[in-house]
Amino acid sequence: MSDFEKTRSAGYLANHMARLFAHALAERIRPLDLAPAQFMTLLELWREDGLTQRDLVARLDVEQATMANTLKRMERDGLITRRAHAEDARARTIHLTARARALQGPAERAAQEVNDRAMAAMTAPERAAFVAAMTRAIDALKD
Amino acid sequence: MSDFEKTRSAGYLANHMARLFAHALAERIRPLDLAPAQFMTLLELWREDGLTQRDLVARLDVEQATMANTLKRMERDGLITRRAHAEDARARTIHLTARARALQGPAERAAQEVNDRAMAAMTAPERAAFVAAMTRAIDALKD
DNA sequence: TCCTTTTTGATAGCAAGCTATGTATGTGGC
DNA sequence: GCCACATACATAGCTTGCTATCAAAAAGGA
Repeated sequence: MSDFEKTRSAGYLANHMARLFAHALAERIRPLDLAPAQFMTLLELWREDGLTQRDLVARLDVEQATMANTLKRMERDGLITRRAHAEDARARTIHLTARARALQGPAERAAQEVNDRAMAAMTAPERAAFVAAMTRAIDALKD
Repeated sequence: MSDFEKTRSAGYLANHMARLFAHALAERIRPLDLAPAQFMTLLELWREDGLTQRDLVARLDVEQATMANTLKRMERDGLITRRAHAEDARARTIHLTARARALQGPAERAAQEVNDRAMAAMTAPERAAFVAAMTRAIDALKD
């Protein structure tokens, strides 16, 4: 009938690839008692501590409700604490615990391993083109 | 500290891109009362009706439990019916309803639109390279 | 034949994404 | 100053992914 072929559909491949990336990362950071979305959030907080939920939503491009739930789990797991915001009573600033700070090295190494493995068969220019293409697709799909 | 930069991390970009693809597709197929994982499953059943859950798990590379839940929702939504397997009493064959068959055209067009939009700024060779790179990453990450 | 192992599927429980909605606080116009 | 609107966050409920575990049936070996 139709010639829609999933193995040639960018969207299908993106979904499959993302699941494999997430699985590979999850496997490697599980010993650190870390989950992928928590790692993604930590990436921002390692860069700058004391952000608000709103800041994280903007930087990671997830919905506010998604971030609220991720932060709740991170607080439960002793990765972050929250303090009243100095100027805005609605907001709370988010701060890393010592445990979360200690995870930066091992977690970033794990992520780098996964990236390297995924692109092991590519040359440096191919890797650059791959990353550039994903960035362009992201821009094109972002409303 | 570290120079791990999310906008240059293949894994981070893959996750972000897949979320945008899924969101764009979900938006377009929502009028059809279809969700992305259901569409993915229908792609296989449009190609060949009467598959078992096991077949779908192999072809779509998701966990058996994930497929079991997706099929349960599809049955609930009137997209599939299940019949006793002729030779294996453990298995059931999965069959499309008339409604599911009628959705093939519009759903595949919606997916094609999303793919085209994502790659609108790419030349044909760039698109081919992008798809090839994702395929290679998938192969490299698949155990 | 019988017993062990493999296979097929269901279910429980969790993470992480989403939409929709509610609550409380901040802000700006009048 | 007040009221309407905007903003920050929480919560409910859904889909889709996962692991772990269980039951039932099939397959195969002794």
